[in-house]
Amino acid sequence: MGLPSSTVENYLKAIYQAEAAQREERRLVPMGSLAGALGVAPGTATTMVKALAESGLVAYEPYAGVRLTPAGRKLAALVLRRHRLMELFLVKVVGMSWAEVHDEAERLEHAASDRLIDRIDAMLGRPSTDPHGDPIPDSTGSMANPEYQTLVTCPVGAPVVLTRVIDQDSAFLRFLENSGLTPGRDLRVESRDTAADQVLVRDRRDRRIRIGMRAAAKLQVTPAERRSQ
Amino acid sequence: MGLPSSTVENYLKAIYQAEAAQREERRLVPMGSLAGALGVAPGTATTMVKALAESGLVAYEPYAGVRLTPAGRKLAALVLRRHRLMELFLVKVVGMSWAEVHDEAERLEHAASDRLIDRIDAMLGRPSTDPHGDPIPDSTGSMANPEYQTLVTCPVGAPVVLTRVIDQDSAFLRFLENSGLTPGRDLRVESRDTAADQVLVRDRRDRRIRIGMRAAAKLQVTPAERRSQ
DNA sequence: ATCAAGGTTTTGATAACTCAAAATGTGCTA
DNA sequence: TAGCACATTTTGAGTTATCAAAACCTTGAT
Repeated sequence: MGLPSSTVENYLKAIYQAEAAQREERRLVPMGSLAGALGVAPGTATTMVKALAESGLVAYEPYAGVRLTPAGRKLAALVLRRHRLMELFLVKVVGMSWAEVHDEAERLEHAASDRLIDRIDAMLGRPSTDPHGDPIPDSTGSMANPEYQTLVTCPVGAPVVLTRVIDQDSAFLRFLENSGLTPGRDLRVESRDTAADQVLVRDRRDRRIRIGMRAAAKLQVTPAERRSQ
Repeated sequence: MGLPSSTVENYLKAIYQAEAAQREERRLVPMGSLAGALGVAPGTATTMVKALAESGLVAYEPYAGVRLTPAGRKLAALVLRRHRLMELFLVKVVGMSWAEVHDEAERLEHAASDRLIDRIDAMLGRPSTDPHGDPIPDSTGSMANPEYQTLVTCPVGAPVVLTRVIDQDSAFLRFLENSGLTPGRDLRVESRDTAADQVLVRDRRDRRIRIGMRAAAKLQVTPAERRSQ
């Protein structure tokens, strides 16, 4: 078995991210959601996953779903590493905007050599997170996965730092940028109203920012005193 | 017909370069040399070229060879543009060496968006040549193709500037780098000896550099007084 | 003009990836 | 526990790109 094709890399990455998304450990990723994430027909995902299982990259249980093996998880983490370093590079060095780098990195991650990626890593000072606050795995494929809170779960009134944005949709990212909700910002939740589906946030200069619960849940924060990283 | 696949891009690029290599105009590129350049079996090239002809990108004459149409030539030039800008970017911005960027660019050229390429172009100040001195086509696909001389054809004794290196082999490039034969250098041919297959070159500090005719023919120069660019 | 030696094209297969739609399994509901 | 709704798998087929080897042109030399 030679290098994994970019299709294989994409399947592994999607499974990795689906596993991470469903917070409950040791649950399998159903074929339907995998197919949905990759934009392929369900039968296609089944076929492909059976092939991945042959190569020992995933464990497949018919009618139940799929899970990464350690080998698959490592490969997936290295794809994520390439993706995230590339995104950060495009923002920091090339000057592209936060909102437009995702698709670009999506293609470049399969073409960049380890050598290039390592140089980029060095240029950026071996960063630990990408522009969205997503952690960057190291070159062995291991990644710090910090426990977190979101604008929905953090204590009302407590000063927090926005550390991570869990959504790559570029319209959403543009909205965040315009509202000043980018990683690194100091914030404070003033109030939450479940009925109205509203979270009222104040920024450093006490400006009001209102967002819905759905959006607020995508914004991870850490307490402001001991800032991580 | 959607976007050209990277296979199609590679065929067009190879045909373009084969046409450029055989200095005689209006001659067809034979299938054998195309297949050789691409590292595929002859039959594969035939099949693929027939498909390209269907799409109007090349003119194919059975048993004679293939030639780019204007549409194919434009596409090929845009691939070359992506390749050359990417190489220059990797050298100038990422700090990779002259000798190692070719393969990297070979893969990245198919993954980079027009948007990224244009940003790189702007960052680099809309350069006219890449690190090897190869001219960079503009975004419409047109390229200045200056007449040239080489270390084999230029007048003996006349001061010249090395402007272009017609070979991407990384061992050769490393040799040139070690000998100080990189684009931009001021040189002078002291003597040529066809029998001995030797060209004796002096650099600015009058150091002797000896190379074979074959290698000398790959080094293009312009007269030193009115330096192009 | 003929033939041999080339290169070129055809043929038949294969691999990777995909889809639509039919067949099948699973689990919830009544 | 029977059956239905839904997800999953299977089937049959298509696309793109490739190879090895057989069949085929073209051409230059006799």
